[in-house]
Amino acid sequence: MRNPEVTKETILKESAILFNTQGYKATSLSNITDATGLTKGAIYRHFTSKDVLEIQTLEHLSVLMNEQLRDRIKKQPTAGKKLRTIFHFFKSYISDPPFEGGCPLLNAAVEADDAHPQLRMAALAILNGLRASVGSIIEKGIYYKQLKKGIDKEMYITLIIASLEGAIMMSKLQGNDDDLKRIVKHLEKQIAEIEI
Amino acid sequence: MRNPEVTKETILKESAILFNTQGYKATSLSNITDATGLTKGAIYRHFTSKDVLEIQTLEHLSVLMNEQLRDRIKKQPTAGKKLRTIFHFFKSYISDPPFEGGCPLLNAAVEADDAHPQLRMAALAILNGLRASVGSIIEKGIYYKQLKKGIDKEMYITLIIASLEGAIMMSKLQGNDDDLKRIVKHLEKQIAEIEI
DNA sequence: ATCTCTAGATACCGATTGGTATCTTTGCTT
DNA sequence: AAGCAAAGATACCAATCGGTATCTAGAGAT
Repeated sequence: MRNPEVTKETILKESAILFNTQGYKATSLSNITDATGLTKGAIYRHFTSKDVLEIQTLEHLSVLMNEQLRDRIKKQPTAGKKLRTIFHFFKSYISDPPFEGGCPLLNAAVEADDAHPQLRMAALAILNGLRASVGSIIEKGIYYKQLKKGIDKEMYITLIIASLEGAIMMSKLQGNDDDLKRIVKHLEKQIAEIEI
Repeated sequence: MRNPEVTKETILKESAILFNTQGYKATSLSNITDATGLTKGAIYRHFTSKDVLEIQTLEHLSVLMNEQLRDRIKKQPTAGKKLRTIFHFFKSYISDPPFEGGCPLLNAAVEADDAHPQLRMAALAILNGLRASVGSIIEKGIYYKQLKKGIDKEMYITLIIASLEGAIMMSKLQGNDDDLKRIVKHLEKQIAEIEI
């Protein structure tokens, strides 16, 4: 019954749900003890402070996000299809959420200001990872002559991430995925224009 | 010296800064008493609860945002220029912030989930107001033959708001306005394509 | 000048916060 | 089967939370 690895995983999993839905600072340790059925003593054995738990939870969410995204992208043969897969992954945040509370990057980025520099750094790492993923797809797409060369790579990276994240915010607020659908449509049109 | 209206305005002004930078739930009443130099008794004379203060502060931010945006838009003669003014207003959130803490809509929308329904409704009202402003500019642009007719109005509304809000998130996290500049460039290109 | 009303200060409340010291129990090793 | 190290529970801590009852002082009306 007693398995420290399983316990730690349970804490991370439940904390991820709570932090991502309620916010990091707004979630108390008693929220986490309630959700896990554990006591504070158990949590503080695995994490030295709540701040550390917050950061490690965000990193845990980051790993999950990257795994899911990578798995789906790998299956697609061309740059265009890989990018479209990313669009629909973000659309699923509303229609069929991969984890509760919406996009961990957006949530952490907005909450983590200068007062929480470590959380902010963890969020920045997610953004840079996502940036690298999209950038790599575009580069390879150009190399394999699936995308036109000479395009503004950085611009497409920014456009894709910004519009999808913004649309998640709007769609969550509205309670439907109309805005996300429109953004995906626009992005697909943009990709179609640079596909060979 | 004693002026209840000025006091209330002071509370709203300081709360706006704190809520918009630190977050609503993460800001305590003692943060507000420290910032205003007032006591809790004074605050509770003007606002019945912290929740009410949060909502009224967001509405206060909404009014400020709308005023500033409206003033700038009014000065512009054509739909295209009005839209470009909106783009640069959002860009100023990073380069020359109209108020501390970034976009109140983005901040409130991300923090306000189902646990804070009233704050969420206030955020939704801001989004709908912004939507209406952009929509109105596009409609009038079509009417006065500054924009092509038959364009997908809702799509442009969504694209403009989503990509700007997403870019604010990215730029704040990165600590520069590179992403915002790219988005503004993309949006200006999109507008140029539908201008007559 | 004085009275009155209310803005705002003071002092308190119970509940909850993150955190820790200590104790008990469990699983592993031999 | 016994012993041990570590996992997790229990019980506590001071500080702070949102909120309130009461008191004081200042501004406007007469």
